[in-house]
Order: sequence, then structure tokens, then C-alpha cells
Amino acid sequence: MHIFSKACEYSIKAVIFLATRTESDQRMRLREVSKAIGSPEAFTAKILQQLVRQRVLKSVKGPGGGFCLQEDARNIALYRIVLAIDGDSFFTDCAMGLKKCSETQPCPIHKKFRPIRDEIKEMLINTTILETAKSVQKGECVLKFFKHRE
Amino acid sequence: MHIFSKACEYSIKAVIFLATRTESDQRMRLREVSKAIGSPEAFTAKILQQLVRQRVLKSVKGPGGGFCLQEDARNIALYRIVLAIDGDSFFTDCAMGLKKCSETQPCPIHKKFRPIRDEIKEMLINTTILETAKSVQKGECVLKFFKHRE
DNA sequence: ATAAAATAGGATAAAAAGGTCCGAATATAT
DNA sequence: ATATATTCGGACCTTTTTATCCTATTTTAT
Ligand code: SF4
Ligand code: SF4
Repeated sequence: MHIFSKACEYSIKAVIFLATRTESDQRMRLREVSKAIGSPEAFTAKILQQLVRQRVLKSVKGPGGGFCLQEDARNIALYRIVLAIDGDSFFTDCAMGLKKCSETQPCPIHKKFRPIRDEIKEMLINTTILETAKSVQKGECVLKFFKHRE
Repeated sequence: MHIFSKACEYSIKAVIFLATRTESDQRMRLREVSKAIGSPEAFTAKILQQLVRQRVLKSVKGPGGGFCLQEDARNIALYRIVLAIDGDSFFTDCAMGLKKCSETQPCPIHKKFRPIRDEIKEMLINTTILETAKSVQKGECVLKFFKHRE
């Protein structure tokens, strides 16, 4: 009962983190990313690779290499990341697990649930990486819980 | 990326189904329940047992036995079933997986996500079994997709 | 008492999600 | 050219969720 998969949570946080650091294409290594967002390193590697394939991130191998955002990626929506990692099943499948649904045969919570689900979708569509990254930079929110706040 | 676990989906549907049939404590056998909601029989057995332990359902063994709602269970909220099966983690844990959260260290989507999450909670709290059961009885919604509508 | 009909519950299996390991490939700096 | 630093990708492991199977237990009907 979690709305996003772990992979998706890490993806979002990783992309936001990279957005906070990508003045002049500054590259971040895997280790730095996973430390910044508090995620397991090897697992994070897989996810960053996926994001590279999905053309959200760029990667460079070798010394001085690492990950950074693809051009323009600061302006993409969180929704794009969610789609890339978790797909759209949350927004298309039935909340009650009906194999098929139709407006004449909806599930018992359809009427009340659908508007909320659409709200979530709109929220994800309307929230950009840039916006969240700025919020992190201002210290309004965090990508990882810190015991002692500096 | 599904809001409820399968176990929880089946629970909700099973309880609603029983509510549609509990005029005068009519008992339904496992097989009838799982057929009505389109769920695997043995797995459904486990879930109904859980609901019995949680005092949502009553069960009677032997010939003529089966499952029915506990007294008053028609008036409980969907939220009660969700709590009984999935717990409250969806409503208490961070959407972005932060181990701990505070209002001074929220995750990047906190501000936009929390109100929606609360809406879902309110929706579940304000929706009774009775209400959904009536809706099913009126044919406004279904617990299982039927290819040919009678 | 006995047979039959049901749920209860333990053991197990299969599938999905989450996570790790390590060698191959590649780019860089010297 | 070479050593080094890094990502890439396949194989593997672990945990959780979903599902099945089988036997024990309980209740009812006769
Ligand atoms: S009824 Fe609503 S929630 Fe259920 S399948 Fe159709 S759209 Fe999805
Ligand atoms: S910030 Fe919001 S979503 Fe994140 S942990 Fe706190 S309450 Fe949960």
C-alpha cells in the first residue's frame, strides 16, 4: 500500500537532486547520488541506467564521469518520471482490481475515487523538476531525513 | 503502484458482497464469496479468516455454515477494512519514502500530496459498507466484471 | 454414533519487488 | 599506451506478496 514503487521514489529523488546540482552540467557520481537521497547504491545504479535509457539523464563513463540531467530535463514533470518507472497502471487500472471496467460497470468506489486519482495525476503533471529542485535549494524540503539540521 | 494490496481489494469486495446478502444472517460459503468477487478461493479463505479475527465477519463451520457479517458491520467504514488488512502505513508514511518526516523537513511533494492523501482517508472514513452494498444491489456498480450484462 | 460439509491453519510454492555482486565496457588523465 | 575511474549489464540473492494444497477441526444432519 504505497503509491510509488521504491524504484520510482528513488528516481524522483535522484532526478531532483541532480537538478539541484546541474549548473553547467556538473556531473555527479553514483555514490554521491545515492548518498544524497539515502538509497542503496547498487539498486540506484539500475534505476539511473533506466533513466538514461528513458532520456531523462545523461551518463559519462570513466574518470570525471557520472550522471547529469539531459538538456531540458529541468522542465519535465514528475509525471514523466513516474511513467518511465512505474508506468501508468495506477491511473488506468481499477482501484479495486476489476480486470475490466466500464462506466456502466464501475467498481464500488469508482465515483469517489476517480476524481482523487485524477487530482494526483494533475498534481504530478503540474509539478516540474525545476520547481521541486528550487524548493530543496531553499531548504523548504529535503530528499533525505537529517537527524541534526545544520 | 497500486493503492490497496490484493488482499485488501478482496477484503473490501467480500465484505460488500456479504452485506448485499445479509438479510437475516444468510450465510455464504467461501466458494460463493470467491465466485462473486472473482478471487482465488484459497487465498480468499485466508483473508476471510483474518476478517473473522478482526471481528468484521462471523464464520460457522459445518453443513449450512459459511461467512456473514458481524452484527453492526453494515455500518462500518471502508477505512476499517483497509486498516485491518493493510494497516495505516499509507496514511502515516512518506510518499517519497523518507524514514522520518517533520513539518520542517518534508519531502518535495509533501505540500501537494498531503491534502490529497487526507482526501482519500476521508473518503474511506465516510463510505460505509451499507452504502456501497446498496449501490451494488441497485446495479450501479459491480464487484466483478461481467462480459454479458444480464 | 457416524458421515458429510464446512472453516481453520500450517506448509509450501510461485511471482513480484527490492537489492547485491562482479566482470565487461568505456572514457579520461597522465 | 597505460592505469584508473567510472558506468553498464547480466546473474544472482532476499523479502514480501500472492496463491495453492493438504490435513485437522468443528458443526450439522441423519
Ligand atoms: S470503476 Fe473506476 S476505479 Fe474501478 S476500474 Fe473503472 S475506473 Fe478504475
Ligand atoms: S513530507 Fe509529507 S509525504 Fe513526506 S513524510 Fe512527511 S508527511 Fe509524508
